Amino acid sequence: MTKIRTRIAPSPTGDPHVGTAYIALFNKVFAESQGGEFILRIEDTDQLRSTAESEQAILDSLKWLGLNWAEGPDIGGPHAPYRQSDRRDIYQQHIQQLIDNGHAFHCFCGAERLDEVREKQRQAGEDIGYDGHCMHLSAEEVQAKLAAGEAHVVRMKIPESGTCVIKDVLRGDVEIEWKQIDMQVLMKSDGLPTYHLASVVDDHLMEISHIMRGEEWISSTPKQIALYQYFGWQPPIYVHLPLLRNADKSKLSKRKNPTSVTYYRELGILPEALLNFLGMMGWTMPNGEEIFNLDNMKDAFDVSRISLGGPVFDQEKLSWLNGKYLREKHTPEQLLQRLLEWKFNADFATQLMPLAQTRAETLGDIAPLLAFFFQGNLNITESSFAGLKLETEELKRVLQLILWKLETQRHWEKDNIFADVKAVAEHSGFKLKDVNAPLFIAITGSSSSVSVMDAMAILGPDMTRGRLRFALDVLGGLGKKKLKSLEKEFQQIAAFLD
RNA sequence: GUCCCGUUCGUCUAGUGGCCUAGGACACCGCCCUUUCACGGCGGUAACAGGGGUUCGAGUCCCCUACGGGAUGCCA
Repeated sequence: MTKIRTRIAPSPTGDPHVGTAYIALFNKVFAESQGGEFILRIEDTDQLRSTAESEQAILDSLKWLGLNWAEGPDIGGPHAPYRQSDRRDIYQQHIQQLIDNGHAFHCFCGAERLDEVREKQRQAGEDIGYDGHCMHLSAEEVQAKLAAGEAHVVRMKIPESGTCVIKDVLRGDVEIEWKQIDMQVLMKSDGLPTYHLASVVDDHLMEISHIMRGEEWISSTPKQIALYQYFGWQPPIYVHLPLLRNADKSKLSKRKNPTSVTYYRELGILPEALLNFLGMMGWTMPNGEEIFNLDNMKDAFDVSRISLGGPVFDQEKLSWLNGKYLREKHTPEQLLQRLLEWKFNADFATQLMPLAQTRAETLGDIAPLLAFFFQGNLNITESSFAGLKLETEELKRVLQLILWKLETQRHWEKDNIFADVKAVAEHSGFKLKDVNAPLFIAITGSSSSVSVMDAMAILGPDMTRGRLRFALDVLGGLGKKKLKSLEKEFQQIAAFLD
């Protein structure tokens, strides 16, 4: 039985990332086309990145796309089980086993010493990694330090010579010399396992046979292979997929592209179109058909048809594809149904009524006033921002700072959004009023509209950020250099903005 | 810096040594349809990163170079 499992790395703000959906799609299709199961786990041993809500948002977005998963056999679903105390014991036991067998060791080195070592290695042009300092401590020394309660981690040992061969289904044998591999920390000083240890243990217990993940993992695969060897377990078969890219070919990032599945939903992209589009990234149907669904893909799936060049996520083609679904896969009645399910419903409109009520003289005024809630990208140009108090450069600066600030906002409520905007205005030395004006245009498309704070709260984080990003683009964007210096500034003032 | 992965139209890709004068799709341009705009139909511009091999024959196999990406954490 083929059991394929995908691992999801939640982003700090909990965005359900399209890259995650992409990997999940291929895992599901690959596994189920062979009669196996697609198992989903969120690995977040760091515990800082995700919250229960952000994990749920990821699961919801995958469900929305129709990427349902099978429940894991004995580990209890996709939610990070390392938070359960009984799971922690399992990792502890495995770590202890490695220590007893001489495959891992206690390390008492502090951050300062490690930084120093790395800096020296960098300057000498050597391979960068842990120098094995604590590996040579005697058993007595280790016991003494442990008894004294010294802070410590557990690191894995790495073979001293030779080559690790990763058998990748798509790339053949990838050879990496062991001396390139660092002595990975397996247990942090807080007693929690790191991803590498936790995932290997979990995968083994869940009888995972294949791991299909992004190619950014290739270079750390030897660590995992070594762990499988140390435990005497059969390593899984690896499939490393290409990474989705921005237009400039860098790894798809929200700084350069809307990356959240939720954003595309808000935009009015149909789940089946988004799924179809993701399926076109690095893969084609053998008959060349571009319109296909999950079942078509499963029936025709052949893993070797995956192409390795990192595909650029092209929103234009996604829009075209979505239009094709709208036109060709729906009767007018069905289209109406989709619209009703999307935003043309009382639930959504109820939130809008208080905003429009004071500003409308006829019922006919209301729809135009609220149209921007239903729009994707606004019809704005650089001239839309003309006549404001702030000059273009200041405008861009302020909008960018607001965008960054809002990217860190985890509790998307009107009051918090207002506080963020106000904080940025104060630290930029502008009046709130002058900052508000361009915000109006960026979010609502007009200089006179309903309350922009309410609008942002209702539009939600993804659409709000998307519009701010779009406004920045419209204004010509910030240059690379300016962006960098502004980012520095943002980091410096970030603490004061709270 | 070091290691790893990759490279066919601007973008997504077909191509697994002869069927390639390199095919399709998006975008773009033109024409047709049409009271407008779209949709649709027809057509057009546009690519094998460069250099060496191997072979009767290379987009396809090998090597080098270039470029792009990724990794180099007590993140995942």
